[in-house]
Amino acid sequence: MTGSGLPPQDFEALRMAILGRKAELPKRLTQVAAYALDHPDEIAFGTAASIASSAQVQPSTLVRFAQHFGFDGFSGLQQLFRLRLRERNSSYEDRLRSLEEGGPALSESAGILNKFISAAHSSVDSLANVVDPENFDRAVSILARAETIYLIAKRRSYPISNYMAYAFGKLKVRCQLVGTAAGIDDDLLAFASEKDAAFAVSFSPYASESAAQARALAGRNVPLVSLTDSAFSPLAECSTVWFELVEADHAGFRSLSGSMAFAMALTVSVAEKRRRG
Amino acid sequence: MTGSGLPPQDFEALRMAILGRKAELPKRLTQVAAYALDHPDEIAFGTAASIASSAQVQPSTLVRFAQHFGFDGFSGLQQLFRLRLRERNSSYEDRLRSLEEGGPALSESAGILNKFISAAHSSVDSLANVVDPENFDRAVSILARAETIYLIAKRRSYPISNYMAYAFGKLKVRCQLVGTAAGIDDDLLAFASEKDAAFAVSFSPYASESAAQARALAGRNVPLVSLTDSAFSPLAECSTVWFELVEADHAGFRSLSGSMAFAMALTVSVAEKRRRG
DNA sequence: CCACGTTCGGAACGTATATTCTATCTTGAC
DNA sequence: GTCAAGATAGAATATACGTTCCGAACGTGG
Repeated sequence: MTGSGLPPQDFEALRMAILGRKAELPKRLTQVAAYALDHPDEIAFGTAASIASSAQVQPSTLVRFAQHFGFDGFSGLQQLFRLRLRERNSSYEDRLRSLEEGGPALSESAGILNKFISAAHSSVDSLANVVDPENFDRAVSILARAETIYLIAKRRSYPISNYMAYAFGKLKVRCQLVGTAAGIDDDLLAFASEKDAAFAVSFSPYASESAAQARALAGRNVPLVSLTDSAFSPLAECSTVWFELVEADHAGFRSLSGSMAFAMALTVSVAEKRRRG
Repeated sequence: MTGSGLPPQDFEALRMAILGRKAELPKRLTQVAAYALDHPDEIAFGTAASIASSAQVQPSTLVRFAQHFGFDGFSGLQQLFRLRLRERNSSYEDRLRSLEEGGPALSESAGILNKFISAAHSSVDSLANVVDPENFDRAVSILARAETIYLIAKRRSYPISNYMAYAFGKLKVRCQLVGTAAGIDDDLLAFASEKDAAFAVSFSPYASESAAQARALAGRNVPLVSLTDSAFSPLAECSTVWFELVEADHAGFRSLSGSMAFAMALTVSVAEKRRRG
């Protein structure tokens, strides 16, 4: 007997069953389990063949997976995913409505979460409007040409340059994160030459250190790309190319959602351009 | 010519087309039109045969109906109904499509930027759908109660905890960033007790160090809140409260936009709860 | 009442699908 | 190392599906 008695009757039961038995499943079935829970929509709409190739298994594996949980075949399991989408849909609409209309019924924490979600939304939206494709292209060219890319950011902006450094590392692009330990930053930057380039991020209130470092680099003809939140930023003056991005905030705290998307786009674009020569 | 030029590109356009031409349609096609608008879910999930018998027409009539609106066959029309269901929960695929279609003239870099923008959008969207307010509330309570909040994150996730540490500092909430320098992490975590709490972030592929540290803390009854991208994450097992957030990505690189919004909402909520007692 | 174009029903067709089957591979115990 | 039990990949298969086609029915204008 392959199955395990009766199949689950609704999606939640299936989810529980999968989570409960995930440890005892063989390798490929675990793979399917993870894919199923992470991409339920694909399972609901796709065909066995398309799902199988997305999850990088054979179609027959999907059938075995379904049978392990008591279904006749894959189709039976798929119906649960479809059912879920139907039910979710009807209940989702009024949930969304209650979020918008019935705000007072929510707890304070949930309210804050919603605020940050909409702030992130508008940040990302403005990103699309504000960034000029030609400028972006120029920035990419400058950084792609550089031998070493110096990443300058302090305080609030530091996570951005940190993540860029991580991604550049993965992409095998040489970069130097400035601002890690104390003191040695200026020594590091002394190595920068015209063949290199720098990317600086600074939001109001501007860290004076970042501005000073950026100016120093510019003075030595190191190409400088920067991301800031105002045309009056000290960075704007000395940059070869600069971008103005105003992060929407809630109670003075910005989520960096827009900046992060920008940073990653820049990072990947640079690597891509370099790969193509 | 049976069709009418180009088929509608989204469900709303199709709906308008049906309503507009309803009067001039033959008898059976009107029947299909009414059924389609009244039972859109059936059309999305059913087969041509099942839908036909539900609507009391022949399958061929469905094909003719679709062709009258410019589709190749019934399948093309059905896809619009399916797309509509997907957009209900994510609402980003259409934006992605419009960005992609609208921008063939764009340079490669600009294309990448657009990809990241829409990926960020979908991440933030899914945040709203995925995070359960009650769970969020519980997480906030746990962290607000803690004497010291330990922030655990490595590699890709590190910028998130880094930014939280910055914000917690500004908000005068005591926290300890784990993962800065080498070696001393475990010594730091040895101080954690039941009166403290930890927040861990880890996305696939999970840093084994983070998982080990999280497990160690959980073993010593330190409350643990975590953010991860799959129910199969090692973090999920040992967490008091955990959140599953799948960041949309472009070419394997995620922008952290959703995670950042979540992290800031959590940070500010904790501070707020603490301020009120 | 008759020709004519349109619409409809139902069978026939080719394709795509889920499933089954079997040889190969992996795993774990002895 | 050997063997047995189970899992996997990939081809084979039978089914169900969307689509097409053609004759019949219907309505319309002469």
